[in-house]
Amino acid sequence: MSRFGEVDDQYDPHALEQRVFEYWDEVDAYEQTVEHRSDGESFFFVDGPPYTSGSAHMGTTWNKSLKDVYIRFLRMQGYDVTDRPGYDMHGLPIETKVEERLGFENKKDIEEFGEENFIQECKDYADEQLEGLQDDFKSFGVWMDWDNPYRTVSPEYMEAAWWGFSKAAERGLVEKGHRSISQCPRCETAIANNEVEYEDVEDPSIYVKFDLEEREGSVVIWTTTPWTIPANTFVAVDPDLTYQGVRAERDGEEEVLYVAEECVEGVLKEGRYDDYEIVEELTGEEMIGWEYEHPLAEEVPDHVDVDDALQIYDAEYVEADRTGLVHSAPGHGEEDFRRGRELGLPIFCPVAGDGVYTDEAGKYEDQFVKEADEEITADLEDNGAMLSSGTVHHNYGHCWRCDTGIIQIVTDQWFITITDVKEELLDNIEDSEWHPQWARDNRFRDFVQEAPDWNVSRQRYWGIPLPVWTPEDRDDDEDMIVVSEREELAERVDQDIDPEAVDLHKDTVDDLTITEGDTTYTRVPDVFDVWLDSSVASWGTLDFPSDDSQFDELWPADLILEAHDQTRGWFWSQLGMGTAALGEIPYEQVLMHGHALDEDGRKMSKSVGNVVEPDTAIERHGSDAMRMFLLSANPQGDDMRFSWDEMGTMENHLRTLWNVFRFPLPYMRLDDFDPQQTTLEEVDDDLELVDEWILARLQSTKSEMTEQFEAFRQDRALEALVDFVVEDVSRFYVQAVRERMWDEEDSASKQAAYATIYRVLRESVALLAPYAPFVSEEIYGTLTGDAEHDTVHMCDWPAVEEYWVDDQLEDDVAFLRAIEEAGANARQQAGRKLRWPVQRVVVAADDERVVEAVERHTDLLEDRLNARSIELVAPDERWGELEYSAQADMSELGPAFGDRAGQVMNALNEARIEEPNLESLEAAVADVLEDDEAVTEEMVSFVTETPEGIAGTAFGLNGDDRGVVYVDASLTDDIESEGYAREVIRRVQEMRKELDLDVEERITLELEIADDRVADLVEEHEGLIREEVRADEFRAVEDGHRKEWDVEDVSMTIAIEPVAAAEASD
RNA sequence: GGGCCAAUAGCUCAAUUAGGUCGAGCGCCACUCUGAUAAGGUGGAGGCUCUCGGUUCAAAUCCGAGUUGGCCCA
Repeated sequence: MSRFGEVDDQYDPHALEQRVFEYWDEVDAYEQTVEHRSDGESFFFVDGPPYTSGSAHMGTTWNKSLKDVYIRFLRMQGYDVTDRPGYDMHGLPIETKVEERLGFENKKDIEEFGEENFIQECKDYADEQLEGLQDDFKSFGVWMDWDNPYRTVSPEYMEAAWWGFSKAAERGLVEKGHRSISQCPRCETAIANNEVEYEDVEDPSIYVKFDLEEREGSVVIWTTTPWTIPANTFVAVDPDLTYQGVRAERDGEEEVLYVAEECVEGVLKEGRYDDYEIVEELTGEEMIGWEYEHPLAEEVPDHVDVDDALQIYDAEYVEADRTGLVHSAPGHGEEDFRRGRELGLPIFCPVAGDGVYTDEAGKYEDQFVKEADEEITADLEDNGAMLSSGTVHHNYGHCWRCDTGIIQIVTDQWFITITDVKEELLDNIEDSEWHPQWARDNRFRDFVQEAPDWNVSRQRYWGIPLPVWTPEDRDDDEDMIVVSEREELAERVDQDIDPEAVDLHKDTVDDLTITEGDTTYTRVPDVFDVWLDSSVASWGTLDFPSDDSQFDELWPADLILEAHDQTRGWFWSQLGMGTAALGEIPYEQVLMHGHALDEDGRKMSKSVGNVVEPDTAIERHGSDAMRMFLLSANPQGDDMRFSWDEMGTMENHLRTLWNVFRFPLPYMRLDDFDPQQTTLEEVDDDLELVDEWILARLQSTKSEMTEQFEAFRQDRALEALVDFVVEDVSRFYVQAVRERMWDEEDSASKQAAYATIYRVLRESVALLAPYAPFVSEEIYGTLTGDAEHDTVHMCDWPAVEEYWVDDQLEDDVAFLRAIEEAGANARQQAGRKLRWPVQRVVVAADDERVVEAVERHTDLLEDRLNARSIELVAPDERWGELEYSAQADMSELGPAFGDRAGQVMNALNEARIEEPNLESLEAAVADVLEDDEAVTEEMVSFVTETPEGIAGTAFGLNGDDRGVVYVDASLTDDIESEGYAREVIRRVQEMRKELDLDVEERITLELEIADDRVADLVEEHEGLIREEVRADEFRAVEDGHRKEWDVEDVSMTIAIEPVAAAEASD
């Protein structure tokens, strides 16, 4: 980019982004930037790997934008930042997608297709998705190491998981055991609790009577899963609850039923009993040990029938709901399982992994459990055990991927027993700093406290194989071998394999055996839960252990940054794995952001159709504007509501920046301005106040931004920058500096303005670069040419320069701007446009600061307010034409007047007095004061009130009133003369614009004013008009551009003709 | 059903981090200005601060209960 070269008239984000992409390519901008910081202090950022199914949505886009902004910021601060992106590529979601693609129904289809082929398909699918995601992320300018992402399917990464798991095993934290787990019967695998999605479904609702032994009657239980009745082992009660035995009558027959006292009415109504009487009342405690008959004893001959089974026990999970007694099957439910094991009861589960009854289920063998519900219900009916049967709507868990209803069964699974190191986990949390902090101390801590052992095994194909070998004749954890690295694998297995070449997926390791002594070990066929994959990312990112060159220096991560759903996901899995394997938390800082919601605050979801694709946003407003919008949201915990409006506003701000940047270029070019020669330091003596002011504002902006960035509030930093660019640079500085730049003569003042705006723009784009990398790049390139780095992203983060800091000046100008604003307001109240001069403007100052500011800038104020004179009323003086009122201070009134404070406040605010003193005021509010009460100085501040005929507006700073501006808008001939002349000028200018005339183009002007008085007044300013509109002469124009105007009810005819055109036609 | 978070103008958010008259940007409407501007300026409308209780002279703010939304768990 050539320095101060021509740039687009309009900010066109798409063309600009395209140019910048090409430019980055051309100069290897990313590679240079990384290289530039290679000697800097290391900063280890770890990317939470997105899952490779589907494309990037607004949430992922937000997440990556945040990562990008912080990485860029850290780089600018000098850090050598690790920026390796990652992808989570294993797991059931991909398997099910591939199954869908191939039209598979179940595992049998996969086995027939061949494991090896299926794994290849999964790999292809994941690779394909990865490419799509990479393209998405690149498209909005995220700079990470795209050529070298970590992929959880690579042998190096899988080895990292093996290593971590083996470390946990060394610490004795790996265990194989019976557990009740959620099983997807279609996928035929255990799934994690957080992979269970709850949906409202209709299920059976049955009340079953279990006949008591050695006692008349039965206990009643309720369940929605008739298929678990065959595995019933005990019934649970709450020992402290009151139960009743009732003799109930239906159709002339009587029976005794036991249920909780609170449930009696409900149960009898369910069973349509005609009448009942209470025959016994007792606590749950007293019922413990009662024995009952299994209601399907004949149908399921293998049912649990040991001595201690089929009895009533106490359990914590009982509530006085439905019947107050709970059917318990330790072979199914998680709580039942735990209690059953405590009680030493057998764990009976007659259901296989595919949800089909085994031969242990007797009559129901080979039936799918959900389909057996009907037959079981009928059998219970026939056995006289059914009290009532119906259906119920409730939430029931489904497989997150294939939507099949899950079942609870007990199977053999491999666990990392993190409950054994619970204290260590809780301690390790303390070693991490979270933003926001409550996320750690509330949510995360609670979750960790209650986390159960981690079931890491899945009976699937597309995952990291468990590196566990067990003796051929047994498959428990007693004599297991856990392999940790590929080298070790190659050394120990009986087969000949190349550790460099082994892929490590299931098909490549399933057949490997290990022989030690007389024992041959075979591999456990399971693969890891996919959450284990990403849990090792902190060392997987470094390719550790196969590459140990960086681990010692970098680990643990300095920062991770993800959405709040990862509290239960990656934040947790990393803590668990880090602690189990290394005894440490693998990250030091966490920035936890929220989710991207739609414009109504609802979750974006495909089914609702409220999803906004990042592509669409980029198309509408450009990547920079989209990023700025996303980055303007609070990144700490709160969800973000998407807003097209806000994004459009960001584009407008960028347009403003573009215009500010574009404005000085032609002049700088013309004057051969060289920022390397004409530095700020060089022109220091020629700087005007407004230059010093904008430089001072720049310093406070930098200071504020740095502070906010370091506190992980990039949104507030951006707000400060936008405010600076839009309010201070564009709306004030550029306005003030325009005439200096128009000056055709070279002047010290002009050079000073160049140097100032150059510095301001140069630093502003550096500050903007992390947010809007494209537009910043183009502006930077145009400003600096070959004089600096090839890319703005190599710049250092702009530091505050003490020399230019000037808080006092910032305050002064703030006053002036407040006065100007108030003056404009007063003008409008007086009905006098800015085009018409006013006789005088009176500034009544409340303090010396205001006086100083006005005295130093009287000319500026006169000019901005188009006033013939500025009068200043000092703080200790009063302007005779004023009245006063009082403004009450509630913090003083409250304690003094108690509940009457509000009333007193109103009276004070409404009072109008001529002298601003307490006596007058007390007299005015005497009505509401009681005898012994007085108004003190602390309670009120006096406020000036506008007199008739003159418009006044208060001005202030940060909500505090600091004075009043009065505009005297009375007319004189002199003012009218100038006013009308300016009206004419304005209209001629508009007509020039309509003809598209060049600024320098000379014209001939014809002017006809209907009103003689006005015509005379205008004539007085003919010279002014001539000069302003570049008119060579006043005379009749024949072919010119002619228009009728109505000016303040006076009609005028104006015609103009370019002189050149007139000459040509002559 | 439980935990955590949020709720302030049509929208996005502030309100000086242990109460003291609730403000800004965007959008909208009107007026205005225009020789950098798809700009700028001024004004206006728009608020039972989600609801109900409590503490206090005084609550957006503190406490309790609920409602709605989000996340997580069951």
